Amino acid sequence: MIRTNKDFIVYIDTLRKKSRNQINEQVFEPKTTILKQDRRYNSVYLIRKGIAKCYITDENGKEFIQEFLGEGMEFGELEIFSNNLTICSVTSVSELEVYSFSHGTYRTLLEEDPIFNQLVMKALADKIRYKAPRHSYQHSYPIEDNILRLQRLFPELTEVLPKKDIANYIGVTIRSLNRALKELKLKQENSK
Amino acid sequence: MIRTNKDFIVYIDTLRKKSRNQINEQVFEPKTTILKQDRRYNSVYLIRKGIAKCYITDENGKEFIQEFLGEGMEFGELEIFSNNLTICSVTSVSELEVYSFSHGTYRTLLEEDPIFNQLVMKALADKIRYKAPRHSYQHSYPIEDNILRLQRLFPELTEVLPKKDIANYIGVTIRSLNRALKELKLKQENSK
DNA sequence: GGAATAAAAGGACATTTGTCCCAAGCTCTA
DNA sequence: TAGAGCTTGGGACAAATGTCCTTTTATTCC
Repeated sequence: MIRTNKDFIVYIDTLRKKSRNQINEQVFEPKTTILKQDRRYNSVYLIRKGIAKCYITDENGKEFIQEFLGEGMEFGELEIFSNNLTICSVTSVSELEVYSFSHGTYRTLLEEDPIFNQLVMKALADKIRYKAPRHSYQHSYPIEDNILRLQRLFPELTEVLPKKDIANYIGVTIRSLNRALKELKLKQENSK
Repeated sequence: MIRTNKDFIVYIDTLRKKSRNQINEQVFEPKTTILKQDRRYNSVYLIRKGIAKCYITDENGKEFIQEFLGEGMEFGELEIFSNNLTICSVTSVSELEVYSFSHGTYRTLLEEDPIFNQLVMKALADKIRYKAPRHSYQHSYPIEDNILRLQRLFPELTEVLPKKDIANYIGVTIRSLNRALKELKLKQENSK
C-alpha cells in the first residue's frame, strides 16, 4: 500500500553529488497539498522521506485514493510525457522531504542519462503493475478482507491515517468501514 | 475504453522498412489467448489491427478486465522493466494482427533509439493516466451511468462483445448488468 | 479554559448488488 | 437431428453497502 523505490533515491543521491544545483531539496509540513488535480506545474518530485497520498476528487467531492507514496516514489512526472493536466492531487500525510526537478532538468536527465531513463521507465511500469491487481481485488472481495489485507501489509498505517483516508483508499464510505471493523472485532473476540 | 496509440504504429512501420527482420508480424484468430497471467514470455507485442482484452483472473475464477487494447497498444512490455511474471492475460477479441519483438530487440531499441524510447515512455504514462480515473469513476457511479458512458464512447463495442465481458469490464455480475440495462430501456421508453 | 470544529462510532432504513435459480434461444457437432 | 453447452434474460431472496442522522470523543484555536 505504501509504495517505495529505494534504488531511485540511491541513484539521485549520487547524482546530486555531481551537480548539486540542478536538484533541489524541499520540505513540506504534514497535510500540505503539493499538487492539485487538473492543473499544470513545472516540477517533478521524488520523495526522500515521509508519506504522501495521491488522490482523485470527483464532481461530488468524493476522494478516491490512488496510492500512498513513500520513499523513492515520484509524482508529477506523468505530465512530462504527455502535455496534459495533472490527474491527481498529492498531499503530504507526514512531514515530507522531497527532491524536486524542473521539467527541463528532468527531460535532460531522461535524454542524457541512461540509468536515470531506466529508473524512470521501471518506476512507470511498476505503477501500472501495482494498480491492476489492486482494483481487481477491491472489487472481488468484501470490505473485511480488504481491511485485513491492509492491516497485514501495513499495520502502522491503520494507526496513523484518519479513518476517512482508509475508507477512501478501499473505496467505501466511513459507515461501511466502521461496520466492517466492528464485525472484525466481534469475530476476533469470539474466536478467543 | 478501447485504447489506441497511432503514433506508435506509424513509427514502427518506418522502423520496419529499415530492419525488416527484427520485427515480426503475426496474426491471431479471434478468442486466442496470447499471454497467460503469471507466466514468463520472451516477446513484446504491438497491435497493428484488431482488439484484444487484457484481464486478471482471481482465485475464484472471476475475470476483471483491465482494458481493451486497440491499434498501437502494446502488451507484454511490463515484464521488460522488472523481471516479474505477467500480471494480465491477453486474449484477442477480433482477429488480431500484431508486431512482435523479442525482449532482446526491444531492449536494444530502448537503448539505442531515442524516439522509440520516448514512445514507450509515453505509452506507459498514458496507461497510468487512463487507469486512475477509470476505477474512481466505477466506484463512484451506479452501474447505469457506467453503461451509458460506455455506450456513448464505444457504441460499436456493446454490440460486438458478449455481455460477460462488458460486465467484467464494469466490474459487476451479469445479473446486475442485465438489471441496469432493463431499467435503462424502461426509462428511455417512458421519456418518449 | 472553553467554544468551535473535526473525527469516530453507530442506529435505522433504503438502495444496490449479488447469489441461486430456472427457462428460452442459439450454436456446434457427433 | 438430438442433445450438450453456451449465452441471454429475469424472478425471488439474501447480503452488502450507502444515506441520513445523532451522539460521543478528540483536536484545534482564540
